[in-house]
Amino acid sequence: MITQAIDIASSEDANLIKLRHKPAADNSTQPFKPRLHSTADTRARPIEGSIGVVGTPMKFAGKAEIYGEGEPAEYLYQVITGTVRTSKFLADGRRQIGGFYLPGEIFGLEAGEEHSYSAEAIVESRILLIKRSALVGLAARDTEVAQQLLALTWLELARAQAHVLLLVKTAQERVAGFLLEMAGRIPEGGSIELPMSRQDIADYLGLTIETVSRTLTSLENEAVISRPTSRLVVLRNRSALTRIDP
Amino acid sequence: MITQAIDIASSEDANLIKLRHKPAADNSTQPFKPRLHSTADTRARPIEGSIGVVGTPMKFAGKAEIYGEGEPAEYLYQVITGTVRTSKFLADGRRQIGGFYLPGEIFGLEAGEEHSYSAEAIVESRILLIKRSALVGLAARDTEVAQQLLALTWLELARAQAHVLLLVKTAQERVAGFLLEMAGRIPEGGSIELPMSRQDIADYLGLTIETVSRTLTSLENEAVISRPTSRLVVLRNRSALTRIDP
DNA sequence: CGACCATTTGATATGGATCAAGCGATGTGG
DNA sequence: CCACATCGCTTGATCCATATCAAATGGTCG
Repeated sequence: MITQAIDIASSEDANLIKLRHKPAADNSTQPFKPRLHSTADTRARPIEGSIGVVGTPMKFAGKAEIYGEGEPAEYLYQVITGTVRTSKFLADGRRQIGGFYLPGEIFGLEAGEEHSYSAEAIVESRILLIKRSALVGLAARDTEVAQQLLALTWLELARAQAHVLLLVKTAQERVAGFLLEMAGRIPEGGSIELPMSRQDIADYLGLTIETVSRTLTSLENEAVISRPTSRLVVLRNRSALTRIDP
Repeated sequence: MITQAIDIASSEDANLIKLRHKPAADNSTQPFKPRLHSTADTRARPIEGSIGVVGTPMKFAGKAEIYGEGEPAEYLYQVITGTVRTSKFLADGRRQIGGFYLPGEIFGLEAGEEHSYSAEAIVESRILLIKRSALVGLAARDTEVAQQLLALTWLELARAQAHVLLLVKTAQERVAGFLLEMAGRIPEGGSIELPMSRQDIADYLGLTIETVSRTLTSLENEAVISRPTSRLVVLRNRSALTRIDP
């Protein structure tokens, strides 16, 4: 595990990150509010809000494995910079992407004692590691930690359920849903810089790269989006997207 | 909410049920072990293991709604007898089944303060209700309750992730996976009494009833299963099924 | 018995997969 | 600095798994 870390960064800004996780259907009632990325306020809190669990920041190269399927789940991870994908291979080689994790978001939560997905950095990423045992140990005594662990698991559950809903839709709807999902997590105006490849998107949506590509092209032709470059998507007509998504 | 309850049963055997939830990939390490149904030991514990939270047993007719999408999530539910499905309608009328819950299993766990799926009894069912507020209140003080709430949420997460994996497979694989999933939860030898309709199965698997039916027929032709009646499936060759599933 | 509903079976249509080729962008070696 | 291999993405042509439309069968209940 964690064999491909490039170097253990100095901990200068380990805590200078705020917690940001995918907003659930209704996050106004969560015990803590994910603060969305904004230009001001780069100061931020370590994982788990204000709990005094400090992690180790590590740097991973793009394509570097953070942990593998089947490995013991010893840590919880928070993306500081970069992007991470979790993935799983079926017996016949097909790959399923479980999710993408952007700066501020937390991954590595697992039901059991071992990871059922692997995690890889998509681009060079700085990741904060928190020992899981430290956390669950703490949770056994500190109910506030326990609450936050529960809240994180709920977010992950909401994410998985939303993923299920995506996968029963048509190709157009999946792609539109994906774009909206990403747009909601990168609240930079209407443009989305996609750090992942078409193959990653395809494996997340249960489609082929060709279908993803064609669908983006057709959305572009319908003036719903535009693509200055293949990795940069500009939302030209968000309501059309939500209309496609249902 | 709960407008269609037929009657509030007397609580004779409210506690005579053991906790049984879908085993996750590795449940041997869970804080508590779901005990599988066996002929002996019909005595059992109320929801949440041995925690002193007692619920109210209610009876629901088949097709009765237990709670609706968007309603406040005030309760947690444990199936005593019968079967429950959770479902959600997309804007255009398509229905997605979130999951099926068999005797002993718990549903109604939600990330937010309101249900994102509705729940209906598939057949006449007895359901144990536990006030959620009582539980989370308890969890704030009792770390053991908190642990078990967390464990339940993990199970639900594992369930949703398994569902995602099902949905990216072929029709044959989905149906095979569904049969294996049900077989693993009804440990009665090799035969599965399906309480749900083909439409329910189709909406769970993201297929049409015709495809489900045809797939079952072809499995029968290949001598992998047999169907004494349309709702009763006998597994004739489980390893062939696991080979299909990958 | 007849109406109704769930399921199966049949015929046809189609969305997305597959196979194949083209097209930049980026990098490499001569 | 250019020729050219490589890689990620797009576009085109064809195929196939599953959806759709339609009808037959079978079980259940009044």
